[in-house]
Amino acid sequence: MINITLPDGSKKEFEKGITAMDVALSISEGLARNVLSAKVNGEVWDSNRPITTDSEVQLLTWKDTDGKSTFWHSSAHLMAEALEELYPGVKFWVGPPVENGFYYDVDTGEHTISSNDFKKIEDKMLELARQKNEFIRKPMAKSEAIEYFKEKNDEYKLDLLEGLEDGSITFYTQGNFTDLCRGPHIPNTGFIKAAKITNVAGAFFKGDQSKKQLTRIYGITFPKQGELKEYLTMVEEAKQRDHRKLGQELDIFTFSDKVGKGLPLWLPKGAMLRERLENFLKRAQLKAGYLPVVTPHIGSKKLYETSGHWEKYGQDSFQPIRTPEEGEEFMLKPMNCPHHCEIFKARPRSYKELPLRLAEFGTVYRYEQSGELHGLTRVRGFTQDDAHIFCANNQVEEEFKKVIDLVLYVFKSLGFDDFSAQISLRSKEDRSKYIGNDADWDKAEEAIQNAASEKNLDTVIEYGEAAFYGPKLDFMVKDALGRKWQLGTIQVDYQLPNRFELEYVGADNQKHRPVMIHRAPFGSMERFIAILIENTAGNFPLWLSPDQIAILPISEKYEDYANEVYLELQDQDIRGYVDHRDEKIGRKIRDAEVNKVPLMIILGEKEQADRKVSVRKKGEGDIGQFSIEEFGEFAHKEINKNIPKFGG
RNA sequence: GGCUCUAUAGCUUAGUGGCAAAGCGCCUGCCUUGUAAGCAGGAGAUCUCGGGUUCGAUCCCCGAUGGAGCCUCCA
Repeated sequence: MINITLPDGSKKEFEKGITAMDVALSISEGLARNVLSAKVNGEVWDSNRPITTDSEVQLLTWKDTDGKSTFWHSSAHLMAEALEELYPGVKFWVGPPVENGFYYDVDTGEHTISSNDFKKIEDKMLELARQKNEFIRKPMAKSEAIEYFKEKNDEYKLDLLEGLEDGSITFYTQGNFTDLCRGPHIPNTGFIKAAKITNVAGAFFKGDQSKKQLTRIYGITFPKQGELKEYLTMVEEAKQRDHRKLGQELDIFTFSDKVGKGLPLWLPKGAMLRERLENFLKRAQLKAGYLPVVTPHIGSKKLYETSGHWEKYGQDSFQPIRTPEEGEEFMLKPMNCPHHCEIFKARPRSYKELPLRLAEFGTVYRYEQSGELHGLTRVRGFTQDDAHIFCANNQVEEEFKKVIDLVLYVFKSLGFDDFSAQISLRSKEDRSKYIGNDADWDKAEEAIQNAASEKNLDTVIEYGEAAFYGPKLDFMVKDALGRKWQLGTIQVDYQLPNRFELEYVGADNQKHRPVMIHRAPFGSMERFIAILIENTAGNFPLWLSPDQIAILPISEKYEDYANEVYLELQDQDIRGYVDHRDEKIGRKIRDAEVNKVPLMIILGEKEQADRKVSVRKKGEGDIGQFSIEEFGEFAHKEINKNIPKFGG
């Protein structure tokens, strides 16, 4: 007999060799019907795998992330089976579960899979699912496994086998499909009741651009039909928040083929929104001791040879601009830091000036690959809310923490509660893409981790994500479709001070080298505003809203009064417009609602007579009559509601 | 940059191997208005561009360009 401990702490005795499914059955049949897999001593297992020792067992269902993963991984196998039946000869690489569903990388040979094939694949999957084929696990000797795939002429699985140890290899079979797989899987294909192929994409074998491109087929499946419908509705709603759609509808930005791809044009409403955000940050930065600087959009190629940018990125960036004189070359600036280094160098610096914090909303240009451009989140010309802090070695951590405070202040003010902090370090394997010596890197990586932990940030560490000159602390936020984007970033840098030979005179009258901290709380205005649009679905907080009020006269008889109210409120720095159109009030309200104007003022006979305004809140409706003064106070209270003060 | 998909009026979309449609928006007129769409009329498109097939191409084929998704990349 063995002891099984359940998550609630209860213990039960079972016969040796029982399965998680048996455990489930001992609790209730209903539960057993929903068990997808089980966590046995921390490892996810098939629910029908025999348990032979005392174990902790957690039954996993659709509600558990690991249960979902099992479900989707099995669905990938089901899709593979369908593909093999429909397109004999296809070869498979890997088919993991992902956040929303699963994919399988396949080599389809001559046949190309397109969206026209989706229906066929889905139908075949469901047909196979209805057969309720069990997933059968079979341990396999490596030599045997190699033999099997040699026979199938499957170079991908053979490649995969190379990295696996003999003794740890298992095969899974369901119906007529057998795959090399470590599992686990759901009991049988019958659990899968709804299937949707979502898209196809090219994916390089092993992510290597020089290798063959496979077809990555994405899909999602559910244990109930209804859940698929719900999921599709959710995706549709997310699309409504897409900043590319809302940006156009709300007149925030546009693109033009003639101007060039990845080069956004900011429309008046968007430009004013940007300005407000800039002013908001400028105010906080002034308090935090930043000094503004301004530098040009281009810089001599020599500047970037010194900084290392030319060597690292020159080939892939916008090519140098040539002057009429021979031999003069300038680059569109890809970063502001080299310019700021030269400002530091403009005269001898004393330790008394440190930390020197130079800030600039600097527009930079980077030649991003065309396939990578995406609305405002990935563009070729963008403005960073950049600053560089030049400080002494012993000031790094303190300064770093102050920057974390500033970033958190910005995020909080704008309602970005759902972010993750990512520490980006060097790749462990490939160090060729970084400049500088190991000792400095270690120091910088340590400083970041210390600062982050002291600020109690919940961080994840990503190797290989560092900038070429130093490690970073990135603040990541998801867009409407669940994609992660880096917004705020803080980077410690020992390299550029070396390259630019930056120096300051210390208290000891000796020369010392400063350390640089690069930082941008927004990241870039473009990306930040894109995410802001998606987070708020275009319903900006009142202080940012392009139009705060819409003044809607009932008829043209009240035009004069409307204009009077408008001017009065404009005097009080409340922005908006009067809807002068010859339309019914219902229409004017509807248009203001659609344009997401937060406050509406309705003026007619009664209001004019009493010198009052009727106020309506977007999405809420009529909130009553105010005098003009009362409304001004009310509006200002609403405006200031969401902006906390920085630094107390 | 690669793979797959895609391109019709300012916007959203319909459509056909033989005069190109609708809704919204815009303009004009009528109506004179009370908390989410008043009525009528009108202007607006070499159907993204360049080739090819065809008697004839917006439609079929090839290429370019823009857009979408993903992969790679990302200072």
